[in-house]
Amino acid sequence: MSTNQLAEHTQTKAASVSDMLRKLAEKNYINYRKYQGVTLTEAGEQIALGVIRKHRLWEVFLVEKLGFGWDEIHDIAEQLEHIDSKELTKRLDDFLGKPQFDPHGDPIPDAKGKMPSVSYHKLSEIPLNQSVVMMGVSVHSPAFLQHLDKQQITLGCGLKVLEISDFDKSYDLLLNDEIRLFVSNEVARNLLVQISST
Amino acid sequence: MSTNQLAEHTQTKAASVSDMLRKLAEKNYINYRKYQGVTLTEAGEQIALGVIRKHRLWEVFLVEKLGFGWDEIHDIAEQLEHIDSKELTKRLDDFLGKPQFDPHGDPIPDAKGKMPSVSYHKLSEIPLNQSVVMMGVSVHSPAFLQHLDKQQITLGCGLKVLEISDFDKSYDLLLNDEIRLFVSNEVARNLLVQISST
DNA sequence: ATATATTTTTAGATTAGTCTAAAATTTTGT
DNA sequence: ACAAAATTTTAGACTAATCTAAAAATATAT
Repeated sequence: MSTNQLAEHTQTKAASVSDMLRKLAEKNYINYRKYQGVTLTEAGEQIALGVIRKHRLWEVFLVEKLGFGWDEIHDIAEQLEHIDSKELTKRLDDFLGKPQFDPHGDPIPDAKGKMPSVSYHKLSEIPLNQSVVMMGVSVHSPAFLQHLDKQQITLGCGLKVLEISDFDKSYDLLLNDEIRLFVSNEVARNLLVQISST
Repeated sequence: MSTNQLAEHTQTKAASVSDMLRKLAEKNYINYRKYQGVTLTEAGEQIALGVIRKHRLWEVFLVEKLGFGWDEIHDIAEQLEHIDSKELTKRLDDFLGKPQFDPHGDPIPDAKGKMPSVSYHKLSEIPLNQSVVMMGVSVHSPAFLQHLDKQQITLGCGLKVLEISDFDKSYDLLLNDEIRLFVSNEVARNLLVQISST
């Protein structure tokens, strides 16, 4: 990820990002050579995975226990992910039944930072008439998630691509073996699915 | 509360507190006249009650849902109280069954900032042989709370003062109408109780 | 291949929160 | 009532995170 992209994501300016990268490199959280980009060190990656773990566990809590929609939880989880207590994270994990995936289908790293392995494919890369199960999304914007809600596309639903329009590359789908559904190419590219046996 | 006391509580120096008081007064959260002490304005009080509400709701969550002991929750709740989401607070309150009191017996303000009314007395001010119910504590240190755990003194238990020692003003108590218990004067002064009908 | 455009970094300024030391004010004790 | 002690505030310095503008480095296009 480039300095400018980092600035965009963190809502700051590139100058601030450069400065922070220098400080993070001093603390050995990143490998950084000026103008040459940046990667996490092992130490930095473990810290990042810890924060991701907390973020995703809290997302599960917000949806499963408090009844939030999957489109409402990101900003709240972004605050909760910074609560600092090993014991809290451990007990929250137990309370939620040690979930492996968050409400968007993203894998939750375990306490050691190990991710459950996943093999997701974009719906747009699945052959016609192949039955698949909806497993996740590659875009998390509320607008996209609400759009899926309206079409009744939820985690775990069954999907099959019946046809791709020559005109606009939109998708003609069969949902749960019953309902015909039309979605844009944009939607199909951001749905993550797994081949199902049936 | 004095400037020095505030400095002690916030782990800063008196100079920093003075400076911050000036800024808070500018924002109309406190009434402040130099050297003359400080009170909350109506606006400041509502903000404070909102934070207290969140702190105490999270304490209920930590004890009732995650199984923490009442001696372990303060520092974690002190972080959670700053999560900023009206909707989260509302849903957490519902999830917990709209509790009126936290695990230490402290009243939880409602969404409008109104406290449930309480009429607690120190155990040290209760006449001999008066049956009372343990309703709260006026000290929240882990050491005190763990001390109560060891003596099996918990919120809601029945207590009766049988005798106060002439020697050291320590208390001879009857717990739940069955168990004889001796506690120091210090403990008796920090136990909050309510007169019970029985 | 080199000039131009883009990206990234550096330099220097700004703000917010903190500190120490000194000054101002209030409280205490005789 | 006044001197001494304690508390509180102010002044000035420091740090960390940010910004804008300029400089340096890299990428792009003819």
